[in-house]
Amino acid sequence: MKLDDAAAHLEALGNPTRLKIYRALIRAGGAGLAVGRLQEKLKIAPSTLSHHIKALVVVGLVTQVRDATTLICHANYEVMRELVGFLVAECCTESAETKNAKAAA
Amino acid sequence: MKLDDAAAHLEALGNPTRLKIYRALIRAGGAGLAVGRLQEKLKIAPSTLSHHIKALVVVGLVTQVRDATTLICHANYEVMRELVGFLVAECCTESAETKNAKAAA
DNA sequence: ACCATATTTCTGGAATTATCGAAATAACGT
DNA sequence: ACGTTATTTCGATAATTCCAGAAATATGGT
Repeated sequence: MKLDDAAAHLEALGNPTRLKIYRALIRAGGAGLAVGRLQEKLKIAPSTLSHHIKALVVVGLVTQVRDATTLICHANYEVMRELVGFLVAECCTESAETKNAKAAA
Repeated sequence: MKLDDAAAHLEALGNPTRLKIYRALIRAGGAGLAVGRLQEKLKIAPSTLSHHIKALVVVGLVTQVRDATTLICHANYEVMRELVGFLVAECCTESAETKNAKAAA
């Protein structure tokens, strides 16, 4: 994953409302959760919710499948795993530091 | 880590410039990197850089230590580890899903 | 075709963020 | 105290984000 993509994903998750949406979808598991269920659960205006969901869909963290009149949202585990992978590899553990120190030595 | 804190951390990292700053500090390792070195490396106006660094410091992702006239910035590994821990536990692996399913059963 | 439900798009305003140059501050050496 | 280097704060502007009400669209049932 490239840095700019990682930043886009982090920005999408970097809003309490969107992070709650995403967490709710994770907790919903494979069955996903309809937009309407999310709306009941999180108590935010439908238009606002729609915008936030869209922001998550655009970066690929969430996917949607239509079931008749309702849209089921699913968390995309793979994208999140890639993001965490980026953070761990480039921005988290001291392995980056160690590697750098070794390269300098 | 609470959700709002996690969101604040994610937002801080969710900007390409700030993510580059943070990554540079990780790569610098334990020695850290002076603000001036970051400025040379990233080629952004000192005032802009100062603002971005401050955003990272406020959420605890970066710490600063003064060395005479220069300020050395350090990445705070522990905070990043907490953030990744939150993501993995609550927002990443399907363990959250499984746990939820078990609780519901 | 019409109605009902679910969701999105449009619109607009308030608040926040990004950016930079210029001036101010901090800390040191002399 | 003065000058130098390093960094931040101030001030201003452009761009973006957040929020929600109203209208529009999508889908299915009758």
